[in-house]
Amino acid sequence: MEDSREKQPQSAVEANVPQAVVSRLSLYLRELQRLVQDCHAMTNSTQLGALLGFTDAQVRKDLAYFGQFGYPGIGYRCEELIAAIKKILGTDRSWPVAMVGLGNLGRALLHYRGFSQRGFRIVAAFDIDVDKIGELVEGIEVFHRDDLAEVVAVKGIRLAIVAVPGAAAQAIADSLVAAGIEGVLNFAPVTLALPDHVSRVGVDLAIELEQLSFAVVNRPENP
Amino acid sequence: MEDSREKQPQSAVEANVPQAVVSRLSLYLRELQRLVQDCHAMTNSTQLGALLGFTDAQVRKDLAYFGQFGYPGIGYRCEELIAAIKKILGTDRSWPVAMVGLGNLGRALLHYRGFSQRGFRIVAAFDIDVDKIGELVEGIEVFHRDDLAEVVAVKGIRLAIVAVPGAAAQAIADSLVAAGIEGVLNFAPVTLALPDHVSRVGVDLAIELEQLSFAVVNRPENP
DNA sequence: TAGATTGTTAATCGATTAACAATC
DNA sequence: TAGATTGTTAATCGATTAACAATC
Repeated sequence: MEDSREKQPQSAVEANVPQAVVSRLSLYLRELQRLVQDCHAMTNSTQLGALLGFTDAQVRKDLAYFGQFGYPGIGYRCEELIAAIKKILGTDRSWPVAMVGLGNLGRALLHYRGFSQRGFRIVAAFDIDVDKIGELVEGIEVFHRDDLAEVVAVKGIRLAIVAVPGAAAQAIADSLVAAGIEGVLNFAPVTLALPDHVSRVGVDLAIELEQLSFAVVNRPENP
Repeated sequence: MEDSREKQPQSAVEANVPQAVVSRLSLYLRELQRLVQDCHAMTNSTQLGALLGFTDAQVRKDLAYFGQFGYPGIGYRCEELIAAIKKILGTDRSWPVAMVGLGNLGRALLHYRGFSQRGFRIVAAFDIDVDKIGELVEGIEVFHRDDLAEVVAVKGIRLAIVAVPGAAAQAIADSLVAAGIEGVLNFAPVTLALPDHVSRVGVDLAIELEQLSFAVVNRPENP
């Protein structure tokens, strides 16, 4: 499609896009990549929705926030839609990412293959344990937290993952903001205060389990 | 409060509670525990909301799904509200949990202190690597995946964490369902097909970073 | 052409916010 | 009592679904 109509300056968002739409976009991308792996060249809103438990209308409406990507009567070319969604999400490039905190979780995430496969590469790790400084983990150099601003600047890092204990998280976040970081993925079980110009995503692993126990305890017909 | 009116059979949910409400409940709980740590005995909907960026009305409405927990003119007793929310979420008890997959992520989660602090203890780990079987990690015994059903039954496990590669996840999920598991927290980057009577929560770490890159790329006044 | 599926508008549904009587 | 804050209803807002003309 890639129409050249008066719509909007590509990849800037015209209206305010609901957060839920962006989450689903990531899910569409994941399923599309799966479809391609399974040698599907085409798909359509009904199929894509069914894979994720959404209606066809929802799929089309979500995509309509960003432009026209399909072919009436035909559906969507998987590769084309993948490219379009990657562009929307900003993962048509590779993002250098900082990892802060090298406890169990931080180290595990450093090894996580799923990041590089989807456009993120961790290019520097930070800790306060002097024993770890200078070390190479998975080929990634470990710096002292005091060198955060410098390394962030030199390596052009814009996103950071926070995997430090809750008590240390806000102080780290402040340092990251001071270093010019633009987005923080926070695994510490606290609500980080960040200025408006810094984006924030929080993942609290215990909360995810709580959602599960709630669902199990309060399952319909299961008091 | 603990009123004894005709409302509902405690801890079963009267109406359908939106998923978003349950997520916020977990956030309220986290902030309340923080408040108690900071020696606050009381709070109110305005304060609790402000800590998380919600309106006071939202806090009160969310709680109203489950009963009456506050004191008009006064606010909420932190400890009392904590107990009430724990009961709603089902974390007023301790849940034995199974960990499936002992790659980097699985091992890291095994060590994660945040789980036990919030009512979940991992009591068994499963892998297919025979080298790991019988091993004790953090005092947790490692079993072969073939023994899943038996161990789940013996230990009364109802929740499982899936931390295996995407390609193996659905097969594991099927085994878990067959073993009688009631809820699955899935870290594999795939959409698991589960029967309706099994609850599912998915965390895709790469997707969380995608949400962040979207926010950074499409930030208002930042094309 | 007939059949299929998109993009989009209108209708529906659900969730958030505002307002306020009841309560302490 | 006056002031504060709840629980709850009504009003608003936003998101999802249905429907259909346009398109291939």
